[in-house]
Amino acid sequence: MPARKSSTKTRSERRSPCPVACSLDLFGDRWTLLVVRDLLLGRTRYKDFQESPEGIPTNILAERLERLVSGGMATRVPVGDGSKYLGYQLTKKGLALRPILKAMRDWGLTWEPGTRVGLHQRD
Amino acid sequence: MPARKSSTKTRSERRSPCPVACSLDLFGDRWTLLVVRDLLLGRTRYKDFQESPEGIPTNILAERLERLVSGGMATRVPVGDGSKYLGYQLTKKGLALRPILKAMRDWGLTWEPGTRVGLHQRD
DNA sequence: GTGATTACTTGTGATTTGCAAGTGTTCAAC
DNA sequence: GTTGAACACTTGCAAATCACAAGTAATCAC
Repeated sequence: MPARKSSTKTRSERRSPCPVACSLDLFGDRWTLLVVRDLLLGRTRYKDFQESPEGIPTNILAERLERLVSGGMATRVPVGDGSKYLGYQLTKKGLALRPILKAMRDWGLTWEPGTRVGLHQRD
Repeated sequence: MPARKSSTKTRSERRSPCPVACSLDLFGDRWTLLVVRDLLLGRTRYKDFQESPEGIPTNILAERLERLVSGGMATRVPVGDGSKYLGYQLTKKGLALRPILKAMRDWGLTWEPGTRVGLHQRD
């Protein structure tokens, strides 16, 4: 067994300069890209994300939204209708995730039988 | 607090018919797509994956390879040079993940400063 | 045949997840 | 302007998963 270099990984340190590895450090889990999917569909509010069919746990949702914000992919914005509540919106960096989501959607539709796009989705 | 429908999710049940959610159920974690990246780069053997700069733990690697195989994205194949050892190779379904990896690479290169492609990668 | 390499498995503590429940603020109706 | 519902979270905890180290059996190079 080869000796491993004395583990000094201090959380949020990059695993490698690889752009794929770096991307996965930001959104490599089972939930983050589902929130991004909802954001791309124009959903903005906490309850909207909760209502998605996958049923994301509320603590996970709160943490993922915070990570999207601190990662520069989303921002908190007024919801528009005179409410005091805030919603979330993708930044340019977040909107640039669209090709990834698109590729995943296409792959799923092609290779995983039984998958289908939602009724109100066109692109 | 609204009552949740009596949780009967029996592991490996699909969260929703959404192709994105389904994809994330298969490879939504921090390691699986890095193994796919290596496979796309032509690496086939266990030790090759271990030697990648991210330093995947061996138990994780073994489990992810098994998941790729059981998910139909990879197969075990003879390594070619008269050895008895077996390696791994992407199937058509696995090769079809290339656009996802490409999109993630492009996104990382554009939005995460400091990322760069490996020396021997061209595409 | 002997020692190194390969491809794993096992054990363990730490971290993360999923679920339920609770909290404080905002809104809508009267 | 009070009251009850809705909203956006936070907290607590058990279970699952992860990271790391170490071990093992088969294979290979000499």
